[in-house]
Amino acid sequence: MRTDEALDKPKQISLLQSDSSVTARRQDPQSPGALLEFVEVAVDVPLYQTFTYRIPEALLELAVPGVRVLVPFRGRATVAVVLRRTGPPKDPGLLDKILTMGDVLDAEPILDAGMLRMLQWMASYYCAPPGEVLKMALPAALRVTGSRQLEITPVGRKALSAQVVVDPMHRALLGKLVLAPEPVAAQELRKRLKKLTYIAIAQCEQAGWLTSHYVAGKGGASIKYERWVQLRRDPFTDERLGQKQEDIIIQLQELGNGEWMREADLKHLFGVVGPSIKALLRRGIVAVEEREVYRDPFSNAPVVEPAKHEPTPDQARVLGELRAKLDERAFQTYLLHGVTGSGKTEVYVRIIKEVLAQGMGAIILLPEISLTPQFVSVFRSHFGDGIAVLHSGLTPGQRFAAWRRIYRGEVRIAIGARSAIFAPMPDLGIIIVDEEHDNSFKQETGCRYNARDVAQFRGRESNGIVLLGSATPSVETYFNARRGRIGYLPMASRVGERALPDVQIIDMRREPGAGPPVNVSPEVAENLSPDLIAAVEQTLAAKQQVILFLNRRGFSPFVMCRDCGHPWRCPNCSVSLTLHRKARRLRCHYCDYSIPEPNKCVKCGSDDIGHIGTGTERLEGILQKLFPEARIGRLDRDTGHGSRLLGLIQSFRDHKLDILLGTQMVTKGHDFHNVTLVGVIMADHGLNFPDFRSGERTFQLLTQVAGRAGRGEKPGTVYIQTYTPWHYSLEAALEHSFSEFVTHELHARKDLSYPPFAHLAAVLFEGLNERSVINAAREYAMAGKRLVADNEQWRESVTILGPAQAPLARLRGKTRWQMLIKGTSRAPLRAVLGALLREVGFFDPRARFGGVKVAVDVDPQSML
DNA sequence: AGCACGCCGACT
DNA sequence: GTCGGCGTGCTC
Repeated sequence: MRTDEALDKPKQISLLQSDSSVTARRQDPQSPGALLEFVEVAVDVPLYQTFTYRIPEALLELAVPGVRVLVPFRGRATVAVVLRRTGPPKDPGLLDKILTMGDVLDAEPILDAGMLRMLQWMASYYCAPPGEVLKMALPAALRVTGSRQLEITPVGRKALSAQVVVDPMHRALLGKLVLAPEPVAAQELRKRLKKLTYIAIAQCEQAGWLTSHYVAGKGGASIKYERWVQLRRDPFTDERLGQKQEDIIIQLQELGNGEWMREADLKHLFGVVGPSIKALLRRGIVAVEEREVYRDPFSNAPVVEPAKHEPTPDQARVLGELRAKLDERAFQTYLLHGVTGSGKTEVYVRIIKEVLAQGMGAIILLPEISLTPQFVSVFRSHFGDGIAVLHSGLTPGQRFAAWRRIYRGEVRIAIGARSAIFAPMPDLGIIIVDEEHDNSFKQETGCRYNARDVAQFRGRESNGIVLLGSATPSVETYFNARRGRIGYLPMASRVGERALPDVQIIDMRREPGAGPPVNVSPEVAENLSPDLIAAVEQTLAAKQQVILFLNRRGFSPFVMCRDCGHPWRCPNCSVSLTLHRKARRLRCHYCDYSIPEPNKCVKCGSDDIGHIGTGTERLEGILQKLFPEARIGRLDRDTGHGSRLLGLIQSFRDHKLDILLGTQMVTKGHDFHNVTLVGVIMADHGLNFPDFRSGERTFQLLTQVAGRAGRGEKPGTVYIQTYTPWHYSLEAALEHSFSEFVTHELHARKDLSYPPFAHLAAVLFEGLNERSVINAAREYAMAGKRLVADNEQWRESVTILGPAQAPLARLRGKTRWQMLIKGTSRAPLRAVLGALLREVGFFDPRARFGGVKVAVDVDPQSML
């Protein structure tokens, strides 16, 4: 277990004098005896390079890989992370430029060797600046800033009064310093002396008129403590105690022997308790402890009893294999391919118990919206408070507190969305990626990493198991399993041998010659088939519950004038505006643009405005009219998140709602036992996306949502409404046949040379000026094509596609173009990408193309 | 990202 | 004549 000292707030350490209170705990693993008196560091600037500094002699033992150090950078002070120790650089020109680093901020590495290797691999693989990757992996609290403190010297004072200083800027600078009783930060002075440059400061320092030293600023988040109280002994019968002291003792006795209680909770019961507790402490009746405040948004999530049943034969077989591998302490990735309801979570729980028993830790990655309280509750029921939930709702302070608890080994389980892959867990035994196919593991800005893939690197570094779980594995992962590159652990039957739901496909195309249905309104007929309506009626009559899935929020996705055809579109993005009826506004779902709902056409003045298409808000109204008795809940981004979301889910679970309708949010992970009917309103929605993964995504979505049906005693039914009933994704979902789907999909991918038969990198161009964007895209593509054509090896293995407008050609007012690099294997693809970026000058796209942002997306998930 | 330098238009 | 706009180059 690591000590706390490394993480104490950075001390204010001068550049020249080292602080001897900091002692090295670890020898530099790279230098067994050898003198490596330089460090290579990652600086937090968007540059694709590292920097080298000389280590002052006093810090030779402390400047080890993984610690933060203060470095002078362009006349300022910056915090950097040591990547490695090196000898003097070969290039004599570089040696001249090298400066001496400042102080070491951590007594021991905050990133271990494996993490450092992983982060550097990420920087290189995803074409991201090392500093940016480092920043991503650390809590904001550790991202301290530095400042440079200036102080006038006696020589400077004399020079100033003797009129030796001629330069007016130098005079002004020294003049300010003379008046200041204490050293002044350079940045502060620059605010007061508008034209002060770092060069002028350097000149004065050179002349000996001032000295400067570098100081680390405060961390981003402070740590909060709260007092906990424990009963140490029962009071003697003759001891005189106040009423309040007695209350407290009784309360603690009731709590049980040795249990701790928060002082705040006692205060809540008895009012001001501080003085009483102090008195009790003095007499040795209670013990008091200061603990870091660690709050958890899931702490009041519903508590579930740990399941007590024996593992199913599937689970037992899988666990046997995992245990055997765990005992080997060797890296291995597995695909846990279990149908919906096969009990994957149970496998996670049991294998984690094993991991903990062996003194190791676990990281669990979940898709963003599936951080459902339910999943956390299951883990709470088994592991109590030994879990750190890394949720996006944490404040910086809470995040830091959780980080520290993991770093120090106080919690051995970390659960979170993709960024939890950076949890500083020592002795990591297993990484679980639940719903590994989910595309929220892919970061879509900055360093566009895929946490599922990064997990493999981390697993290898820690000799651990990486367990990728899914009912609908991604085509790539499944392909890897089939080729034997990763282990394959199938679980084909549901817990309790429950049947998979019966799936029916409903063809929504109107029969040729058939008129509009007579018994229902056109609005109903357009959205709900008679079969589905009947099924809902029956289910409600049987006092069972219904989930309806429609992947589109709002009232209607398209608004236009029925007289002149004018459509309302977003002025910033190339999409139409969605009507939100209750809010009485038209909204863009990509930027924040919105306008009041129009009652007249802006073009022809007609008041006949058409609302084309159906979103969840409209469907809710339709259903309410159709089933006036039913209690209906809607679950999408508009109906709230946080506690409201939890409340909605809880009401459905408690059967205070009969129908739950919503977007993707209803498809994930929930385990509702009384749901026997699932309806997919419009299965085609995702199929029309211009993306080679649209078929895969549709199959996954349908299978996941279908899996919500029949999880209890009663069997389930699924209705899928569609206009393309022949599509293989639908047919495979109908048969619950992953293999049918994947066979078809792999054939198609092979024919078109798409992953997993090829690897992709997208280069994205984005900017306000359309002309510049197109020019940049063209120049990159031309350079890329030339590079490929000129190299015999690349010619056969790499193709450059584009440039072309991105499918979302405008977004937030910016024009977007893209080009695609496709390689038969990763190595030549990366080689071409690297050569291209070097040649065209990725390192400063500003210079050439005027405000065009160039971003590289390696292994892109979405082509929008 | 910052910051500095350098080269052109509107101002005391 | 100079102030300041942003285009360009550099950071150990």
